[in-house]
Order: sequence, then C-alpha cells, then structure tokens
Amino acid sequence: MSKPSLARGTRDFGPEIMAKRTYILDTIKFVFKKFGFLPLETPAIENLSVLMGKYGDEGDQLLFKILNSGDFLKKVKPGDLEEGTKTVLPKVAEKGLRYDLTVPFARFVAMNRHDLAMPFKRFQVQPVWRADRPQRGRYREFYQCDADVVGTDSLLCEAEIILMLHEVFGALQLKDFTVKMNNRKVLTGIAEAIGAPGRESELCVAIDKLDKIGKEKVEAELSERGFENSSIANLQTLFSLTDDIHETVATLKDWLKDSGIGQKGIEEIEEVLELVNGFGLENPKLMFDATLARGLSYYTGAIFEVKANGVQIGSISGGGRYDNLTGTFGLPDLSGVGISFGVDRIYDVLDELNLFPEDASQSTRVLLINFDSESQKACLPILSKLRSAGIASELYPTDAKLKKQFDYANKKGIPFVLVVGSEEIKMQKYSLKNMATGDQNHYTLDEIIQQINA
RNA sequence: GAGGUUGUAGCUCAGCUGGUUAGAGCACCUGAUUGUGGUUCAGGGGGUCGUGGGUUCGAACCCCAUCUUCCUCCCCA
Repeated sequence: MSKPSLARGTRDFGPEIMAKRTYILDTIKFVFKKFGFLPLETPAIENLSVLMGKYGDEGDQLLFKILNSGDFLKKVKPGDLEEGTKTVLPKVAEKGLRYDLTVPFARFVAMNRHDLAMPFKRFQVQPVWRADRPQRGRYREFYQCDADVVGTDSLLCEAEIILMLHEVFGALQLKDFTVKMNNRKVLTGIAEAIGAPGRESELCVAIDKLDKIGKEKVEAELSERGFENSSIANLQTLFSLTDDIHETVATLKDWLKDSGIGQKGIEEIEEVLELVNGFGLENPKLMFDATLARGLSYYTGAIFEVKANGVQIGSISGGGRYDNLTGTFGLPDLSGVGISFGVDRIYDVLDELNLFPEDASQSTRVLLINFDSESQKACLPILSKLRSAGIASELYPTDAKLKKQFDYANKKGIPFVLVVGSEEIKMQKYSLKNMATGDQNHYTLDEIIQQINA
C-alpha cells in the first residue's frame, strides 16, 4: 500500500471549492451566452502536428507529450538515440495535451469553415496543460475561460468585450476594477515617434514593467538595450500620461502626429470608446494605458487587461485582437478578437474580498432522520414531496445513532433536520428542527415546505 | 531551463550539540446522553519522521541522491 499523492502542479477541487468555482464559471458563461457566443469543446488530446511550432521553442518544450500506445519504441532505430530528442520524439509520440484553447479553436475553425456562420463567436471553458515549473498561482493543469469572435475586424467586437467585462465583474459584485485598453498600433507609433521604428517589442518589454520597477529602471533597461538617449528622452510624454482617457487621447494624437500607424491606433481607440458610449454603459471603468503591452507577439490591434484594485494580484482577465489566426491551418486572413478570464485569480480575489454569496456552497436544505425501518418507510413519500417542491433533501441511509446523524447535518451545513419517529407518524405532524437556532416544532408537511422555503 | 527553500499524526506545528518509549493543539472514535447536533467532561486510536542510500555504537537531527512544497529569474494564465 502506498500513500496516494497528486501529480505535480495539479489540484483537487473539493465540494466547497467547486461550489465557488461553479458560481464564477456560471456567471461568466451566462454573460457569454447573452452576447451571442456559442459553446465549443475540443479534445484534451490533439495531434502534435497541430500543437508543435505554435508557441515558440519554449512552448514546444512545455507541451505534455503522450507516448504512443503499444510498443512506442517500434519506430526508433538504433542510433536515433544519439541524435537526441528532436529525432526520437516524433517517433515515440504523435499526440499531446492541449496547451491553450486558441490553437484548438483555430483548428476547429479551419476544419469547419464551410459550416460555420461567419463571423463565428464561440466560448470555451476547459482545462489546459503545461509542463511548467509550478509556483503559487501557476499550475500544470489549469482552466482557461475564453470567448473569441473570428471572421470580422469590426470594432464593435472590441466594444462588446468591454461591455462583457463590465457585466461579468459587476455580476460577481466586484466593484473596484479597471479595464485597461491599448492598441498595438499605438505602440508601433510610439516606436516610430522616438526614432526607433520596428523595435516596439523591445520597447514594450521594458515599458511594461513601468508600474513594477519605476521610470528610472525602465530608462536604464532601455539604455542597456541600445536605445538612443534622444529616444529615451522622447519617451517622457509617455511617462507623464494621466488616467484621464480623453486627455491621453489628445496628448498621444499630438505626440504621434507623424506616425500614420500610430494615428490609426488612436482612431481605433476613439471609435471603440464611441461605441461603448453608444451602448450607454454606466460608470465605465475604462482606462487607456499606452504602456500596456501584454501578448505582443501575436496581438495586432486592441489589447485588454483587467486589474482588480486593492488586491495584490496580477491581471484577472486579458485579451486582444490578432490577425491570421488560422493561417497555419491553411485559412489565411481571418481576423479575430478574444478575451480570457483567469478563473483561479478571480477566485482568489473574490475570496480575499469576501464576495462569494453565502449560499454558494449550500446543497441539502433538510435531512430526514432515520430511526428504524418503520420510520425509514414513512420518510420515503415525505422525501418525494419535498423534492417535488424543489427542496434539496436527503434521508440518512442507516439507522445510526441520532448523534451521528445530527453530526452529519452539522458538518454538511444542512439548515433543517426533520425527525420522523413513531409519535410523528401517528400525528401526521413531524418535528422540524432549525439547526441554527435550535428551535423545534411539530408541523404538517405543507407547513414544513413553507418553513423551509421561507 | 538556472539558483534557493521546505517536508515530523488527517491538519497546523514543537522536538536542545546526534543519545532510552517522537510530543502538543485541532480533527477523529467511544462514553457521560439507548428520540436530538454545535458547548462541556472522561477516555481512546492514530507516526516505516517524504523516499532510497551513506556516516555512526546510536540518526527525525549529519552527508549524498531523488521526489515534493514554496520563492526568485525566464516565461506565462
């Protein structure tokens, strides 16, 4: 007999945690559906040919590969081993676990292009796997919760994403959050404006750390990376931006007036703002942050990130627009925009702020006590009636000691206990005990249903 | 992938320079109360000290390896 253990970087979700996670996911899915997104699930296992080469060299390393079934060494020839992993891997593994939801989605779109109503809006909530080194908040198995629209470059999608973010976090009672927005084209424009065209990736890696390490260190890093002093001096405009969205737009318009692409980016942001305004969104928690640079390797337009204020935690949601999603699967020129919710982080935020509703973990409302076969028999029709009335109820399955049965109700947080003994059966009135107050009285079944539903 | 860190009862942790039978709180079980939980009281069970080697008369404690935990970097959700 060996001690059981979890595989590294994986977790169990017990009933209590599941109740809270389900609450979060149900809220998000409800909003997705309300905005016309359709559900999609794809297999945990994909062919490695679908997954490899999509996430860079590092990504290929982090893919979980599945050993071929049967004699997995069949195709390996003597001598292959000396050639190393690159030679042996394709001969022993043809499948792997999905690394994210975007690539399987792209595969699905490419395979079903003729059947899909374009633009195609889908949401997908499934676990993904990465052979990463686990840390707090980083696991080898975790859920992604994505919604994307492909097949249109309409900025209406961007506006609707902003709306969905507000609806989701509003519904979760999270009052203090900020939706940060930027545009890849603005970043490209900034690189041009400071005389370092084409180097926005490098620029952004440094700028992105601004709120973490401060202006001086960012400047030092840029200098190290070989940016001219004049370029760095030119960035002062960026460091002096305020939270006021209209002011920022005006400042950038002037700063980037010589960059066509930069202007385009600002125009896109203005149009999105106008659309959001058109929806009549009340009290928008929207900010234009020109230093926001996440996922630069594939985002081409809008970039989003949501921060929970007052909680020491990274972003709780992020997304953006990308071009050519399905290009590697033979379907070019398909633009898409998507948003992803960080379920684990949202869980931590709600937990820390105590925002989970009381009844999120409540299941059974009433427990029927079992004395003997006689009372058990009497309980059956009562159970059925309670359940027909929509009351989650259960009968303790054995005639264990009352203490044990009451303990069970206690531990499960069941608010009512119904005692059905010989006295009660005779009277056709049963003892209903409120576990919180300790009150206990005899009621008819109809009265009991009323009491429990009250 | 690089560096550091952690592991003792179901859980949280004590355990002296290496020295007899490894402790506590909580949880669990039994009884006080054979038709009533949460409180109280009395009693009880539970540990190959992460695992495998080594040093030693003797190892929870020292050494090596390995797994695990957490942290920093890289990268990311």
